[in-house]
Amino acid sequence: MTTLHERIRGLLSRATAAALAEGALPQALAPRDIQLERPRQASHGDMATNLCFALAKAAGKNPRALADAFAPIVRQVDTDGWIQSVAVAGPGFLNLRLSDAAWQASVTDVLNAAGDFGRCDVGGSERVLLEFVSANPTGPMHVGHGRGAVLGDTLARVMRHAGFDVTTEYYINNVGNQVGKLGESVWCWLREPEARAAALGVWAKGDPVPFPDQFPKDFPEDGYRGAYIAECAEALAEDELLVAQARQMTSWEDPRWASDNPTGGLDNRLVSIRAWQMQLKRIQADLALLDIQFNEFFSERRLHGLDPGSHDAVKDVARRLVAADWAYEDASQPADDEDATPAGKAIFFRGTSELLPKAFRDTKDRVIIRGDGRPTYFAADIAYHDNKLARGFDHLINVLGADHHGYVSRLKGVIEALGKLRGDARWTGERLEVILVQMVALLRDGKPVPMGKRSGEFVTLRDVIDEVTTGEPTSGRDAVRFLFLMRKADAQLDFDLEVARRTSMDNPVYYVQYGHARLCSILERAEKEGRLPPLDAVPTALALEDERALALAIAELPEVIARAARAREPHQVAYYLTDLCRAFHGYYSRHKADARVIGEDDAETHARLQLVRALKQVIGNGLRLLGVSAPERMNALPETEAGE
RNA sequence: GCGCCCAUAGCUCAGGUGGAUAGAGCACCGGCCUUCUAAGCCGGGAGUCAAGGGUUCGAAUCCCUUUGGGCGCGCCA
Repeated sequence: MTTLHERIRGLLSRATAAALAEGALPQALAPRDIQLERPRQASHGDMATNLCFALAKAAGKNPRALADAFAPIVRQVDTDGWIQSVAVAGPGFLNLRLSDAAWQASVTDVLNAAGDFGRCDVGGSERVLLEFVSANPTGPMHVGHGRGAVLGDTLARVMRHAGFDVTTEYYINNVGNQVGKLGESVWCWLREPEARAAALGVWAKGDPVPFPDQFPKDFPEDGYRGAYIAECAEALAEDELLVAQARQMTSWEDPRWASDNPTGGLDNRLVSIRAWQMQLKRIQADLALLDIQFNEFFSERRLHGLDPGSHDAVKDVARRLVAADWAYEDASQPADDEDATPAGKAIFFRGTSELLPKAFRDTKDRVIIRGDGRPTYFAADIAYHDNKLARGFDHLINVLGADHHGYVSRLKGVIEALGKLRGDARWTGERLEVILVQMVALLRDGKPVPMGKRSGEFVTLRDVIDEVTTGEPTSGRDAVRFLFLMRKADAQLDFDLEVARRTSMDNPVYYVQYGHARLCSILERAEKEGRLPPLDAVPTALALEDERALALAIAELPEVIARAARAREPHQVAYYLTDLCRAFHGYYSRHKADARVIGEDDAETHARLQLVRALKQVIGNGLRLLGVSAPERMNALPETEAGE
């Protein structure tokens, strides 16, 4: 697949080689090093390059003089006639005006490549492990998880299009205090069927269940209080063995069911395991609503040797760190934790070591193995990242909530340490890239939606998707995905449920989808009237300035994808599509009277239909990349929707 | 106290790794449907790019300081 930009870059690259021979430029440039931009002003031409600026320093000349000497060489090298004119402008820009053949060829490029148009190879098949969501399987996903999920999934799609070899992975936190607490909460409901039935009845009416009055006795103060916990118990109640066991346990710490496992056992009770498995299933169902699939679900239990066939990698890596003096034992208790069990010595990772580059150095050494021998979350994460790199990935990307930012340099330090320990210089902190996703503030009509943290009375991701679904079944997913992608990751996002339901430009997803539907309906009509040209027709009759602009705009999709992938910014694709549709809607409306797509003249009609086909292809490809549906038609919604 | 992120039109936000006269949407005002979707288009006003300094041919963009907002600094995950 050759694209317009590749042709022009190739041309300019040849020109730099020729100019080098003539002594007009200090060096030649490879195509990939040549920047092409679209000038803001149409009068500046179709494309502009700043390569003379780039070379001016090396030449010790001023950019303008270089450009003056270089421009004629560009004309000379252009044997295919892609360029209509070259102008030197401003302090040293080269402004290119393309020939009709050149910009018209972009329509043909799109139709030839079809579904593959937009692919490019800036990734060079680099093997990337992209970890995202990794929400604890202790409850339903909320909106913040949803944002990370959409960002990660779209980034994976974009990077794959740009030639990266991406594996997506969800890390299941199915070990530790939280899972133990989940099990305990479910266990309480499980052994009290009467209380459970009563509470479920109240919840079903949409009322809150007061804590602790109508909760089971001994329900933990810091337990999970949401209705979904009782529902989970209700579902598990079908397992008679489990219920029998639950009833025999007089307390959650009852040692009779504590299995011998390195994490203390509370998270290894059958109830805990069944509970997180159920929550994970639900999370997977929520992800499916957003059309998100993972290549891998990586179980933390595996790192602790709890899954069949696995070994205790956490203890292993801790031992290796101690042996290499990257970790040490220390008996001191945390000052602020007086009733800590005065057990043995804890093991600390030397995150503050001066062997680590400053950027990856921690402010204090962190505990990896607690005094009682149980590993911390951090220890598991060390083993996890050791495992990731050992699997042979070139690059790791973690999408995390912004509240984890304090964790980032620590983790990079770990990779540095593991690299030194293994004597592998390629394991550096640079190989881990963390994308922090800022918070989502959920609003309804401009007012914050109250979220009870403790009570579990919060709006779930699924609630949001449901509420935002208006017409088509996928419309909730489409709106949520697109709106999440309209912000870059490091900006906080206000998500207004009312706005998300609207079908105006408040909600650009419908603007873009409408563009696609409109293009489809033009083609449908043309087909009915037998006016469709053959697919390989060359649109030489395109002549309007608006048509030139559209042809140039569609040629940019591969550039946008390359940029979005490199910068890890999928939102650029969303903005590109919005801009492209704006151009199309404008073209369509402006020429309603004087130059309709399907007109008298066959040559013009055919050329315009080719452009319409290409536009539909580009918008369709772009929407697919964002995981948003591209409808063939959209029927007007009833008026009543808007009024209330 | 230390660290990270953010600050651009009345509001919500873009701004292609330092480039030409800083752009959209919403809101407000005025126009456009017997035709291939008005979920659309055309026109109008609106800015000390938070403030100050620095780097250079050139800064919304890079560096420092200040102010204002968000978040983090556990033997939690």
